[in-house]
Amino acid sequence: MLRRTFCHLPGVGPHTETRLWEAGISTWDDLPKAPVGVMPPAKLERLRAGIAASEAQLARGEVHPFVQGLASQHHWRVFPTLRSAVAYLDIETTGLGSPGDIITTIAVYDGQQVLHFVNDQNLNEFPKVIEKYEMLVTYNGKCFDVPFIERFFDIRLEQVHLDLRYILRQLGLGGGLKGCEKALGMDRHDVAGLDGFHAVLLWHEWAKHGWQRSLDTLLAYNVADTINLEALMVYAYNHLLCETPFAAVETVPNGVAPDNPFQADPATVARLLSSAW
DNA sequence: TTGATTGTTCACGGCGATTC
DNA sequence: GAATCGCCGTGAACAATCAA
Repeated sequence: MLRRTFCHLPGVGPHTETRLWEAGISTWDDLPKAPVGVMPPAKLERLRAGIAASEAQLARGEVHPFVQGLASQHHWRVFPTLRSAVAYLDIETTGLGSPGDIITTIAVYDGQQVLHFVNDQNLNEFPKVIEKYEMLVTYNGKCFDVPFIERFFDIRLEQVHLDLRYILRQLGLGGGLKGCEKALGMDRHDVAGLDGFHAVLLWHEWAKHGWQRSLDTLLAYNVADTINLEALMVYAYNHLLCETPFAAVETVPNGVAPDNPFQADPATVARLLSSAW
C-alpha cells in the first residue's frame, strides 16, 4: 500500500489522491503515464519530484521520513512493509502514571516469539531488545505505554508507532482493548474478565507474598494482550483497505497466534473476579 | 482521575482555472 | 494581464476517549 500512497507529499490531500487513483494512477510506477488534465502541470511536476524522493528513501530502507509526511490516520499503510519488524507491545504498571508508579511487566510479541520482562528480574534488558524493532503496535500506547516507558527508562522510542485505539475507532470499534476483542469475538481464554486493575493486584500479591501463581497469571494476562494485538492489527488493515480501491490485491493474511507461554491460575482468577474484590 | 492524542469541524489562505 | 471564483490543503480549537 506504501507505493500506492500519494498524500504524504505536501499539497496532496485525500481528495487529490483519490482523483489520481480514479485516473488509473494506482502506484508510483503509473505516474509517468498520468493523463493530461488530471492535475495542473506544475503540480504534477512537483508530485513526480516528490515520488522520486520517496523512491530513493525507500530504496535506502528509510520509512521514517515517509511516515512523518503522512497524516496519522494513514500510518496503517506501512504495516505490510514493516510487518517482519513489528513489536506488539503492552505494559503493566502499578498505576496510571502518578509519581511513584512503576512498570511491573512488559510483554512483546513480534509475530514469531513472545518476550516478557519482569521488574526486579530482567526488565532492564527491555530497552536493548526493543531497539531492534522498527515498528510498535499498541492499544492506547501513544497516551499510556510509550510515554510511561520513556519516562521509566529515560529513553526515546523512535520506532514507527501504530496505536490501534484510533484506528479501530475509525472502524466503529471502541470500549477499550477488551471491548474491541469482544466485538470481534476474540477469546481471552483463561484471563477473560481480568483488567488492568487486577494486574496491579496480582503484582502486589507477587511482591508481598512471592506467589508464583500470581506472577504467572499477571504474565498470562499481559501476554494475551500482545498476542491479540496482531489479530486486531490485521483486521484493521484489511478493513481500512476496503476504503481504497485496492482491497482485492493488498489484503494481508492473519498471523498464526502462538500458545501463551504462561497459564493463569484458575483459582486466582476466580478469586480476583469474585465479589470480594 | 489525569493527561495525551486523535478526529471533527470550521475558517483561512494558496493556487490554478476561467472570464473579460 | 487583472480580477474573480472555487477547490483543496492546512492549522487551530474543541470534545471524546482510554490506559493501570
